[in-house]
Amino acid sequence: MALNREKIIVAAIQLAKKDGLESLSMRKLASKLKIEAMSLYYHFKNKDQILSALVDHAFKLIDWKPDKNNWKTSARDRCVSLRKVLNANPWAVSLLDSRRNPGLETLKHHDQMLGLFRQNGFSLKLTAHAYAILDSYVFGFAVQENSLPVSNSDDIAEMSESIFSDMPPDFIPHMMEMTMNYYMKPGYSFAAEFDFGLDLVLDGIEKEFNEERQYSKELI
Amino acid sequence: MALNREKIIVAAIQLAKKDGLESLSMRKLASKLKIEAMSLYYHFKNKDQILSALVDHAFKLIDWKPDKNNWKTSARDRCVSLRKVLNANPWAVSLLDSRRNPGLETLKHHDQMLGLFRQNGFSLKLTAHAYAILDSYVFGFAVQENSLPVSNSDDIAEMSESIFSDMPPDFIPHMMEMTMNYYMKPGYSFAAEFDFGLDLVLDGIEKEFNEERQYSKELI
DNA sequence: ACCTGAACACCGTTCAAGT
DNA sequence: ACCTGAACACCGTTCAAGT
Repeated sequence: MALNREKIIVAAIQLAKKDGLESLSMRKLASKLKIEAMSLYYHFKNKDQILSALVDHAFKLIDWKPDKNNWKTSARDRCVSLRKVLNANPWAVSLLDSRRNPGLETLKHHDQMLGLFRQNGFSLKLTAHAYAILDSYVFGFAVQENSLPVSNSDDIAEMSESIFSDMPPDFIPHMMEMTMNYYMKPGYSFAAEFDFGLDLVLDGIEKEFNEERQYSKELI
Repeated sequence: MALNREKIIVAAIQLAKKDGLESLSMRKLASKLKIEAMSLYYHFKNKDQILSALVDHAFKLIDWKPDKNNWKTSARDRCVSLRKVLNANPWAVSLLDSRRNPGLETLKHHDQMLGLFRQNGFSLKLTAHAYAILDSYVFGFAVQENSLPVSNSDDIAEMSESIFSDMPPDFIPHMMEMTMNYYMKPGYSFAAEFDFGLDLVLDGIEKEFNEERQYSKELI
């Protein structure tokens, strides 16, 4: 029954999920926990520490264990899982670019990802490359998915109507073409773009990896 | 001398650059402009509209004109330029995932990017793919670069010291290895990772493009 | 050890009022 | 048309005080 850090974090996530991160205040959080706002300061130094704990908690939500036997499949699974978490918890995306001190879960997660590459024979250099590009892609995709006003083709029709209506004709011809003849076609979903890009990136990394191995064999 | 939207935006950007987006308030912005906060509401409906205008202004900062004759070089230039802007204006990164209604500059920019691919013979489908993956990569990279506590190898040494010190030994072996033997080596900079990933993505897109062309030739 | 009341210095925003 | 004073409902945070 007693208040503790875990309970505070869980309540904070619920609030962030329901009303968005920007409406998460110490007072509202306290009220949800049926305590006074000042009590939170006994458990956390300040709001920023709560937000950092939230980010670290988000990493716990990633359903993934590295599989040493196939770096490509395993890295792929991890990216799919990460995106799923970022998509279900948009607040995490907004928080990620403001956190400075990674928590234990965050560090552990990154370590496992690095380990996956290293244990499969990636050089330090290529590990850094692979790591940076994969995370850039996944985070960036999540940012874009987040900022999309809408998701299905019906919604796109509705919102493009509102954009195009007060626009000089031919101001954005290619956007109009794409919208009319592609995005608005039934069945289109931006989410599906994710796999295409992910595989493209993974194939690129694999190619680099093979070249690296080839090169080291030639040295023998 | 009179106040107008342009002057407000310029002042807001200066403040955001100096003290960060989170400390940009209507009152501080007004004070910088030597007016009262309430005057801002004559020119903008609310703070959110100012933030949206800021994002649109950021797109104006991108130094790029599409070059129809070489989509790959031109797309590359645009991504480099975009990253440069996002790097010099971290506030823009944080804003991007919260804006719903793109402004005219934003739309124009995206239109030019789409046009670049279309005019070089990309299908609608591949244009959508290329567009999504490139922007995901660039934005994601910017997010990561933003959240990096530090940039050069000296700073990394200092801050990894503080992380590793209160950590169970061997909790993050691969991070330690990467940090000691790679990130901390003199001359390392995360920024340099950008080019590697960008070229990997562009090469992947080129490969898809060539396959698409090959396929359409076979149909003849 | 854990919680709170009162208080401070901030916010964004409305609205009626000034020129 | 353009700006503002006063006011409202919010913030995060401190600190001394309660149990």
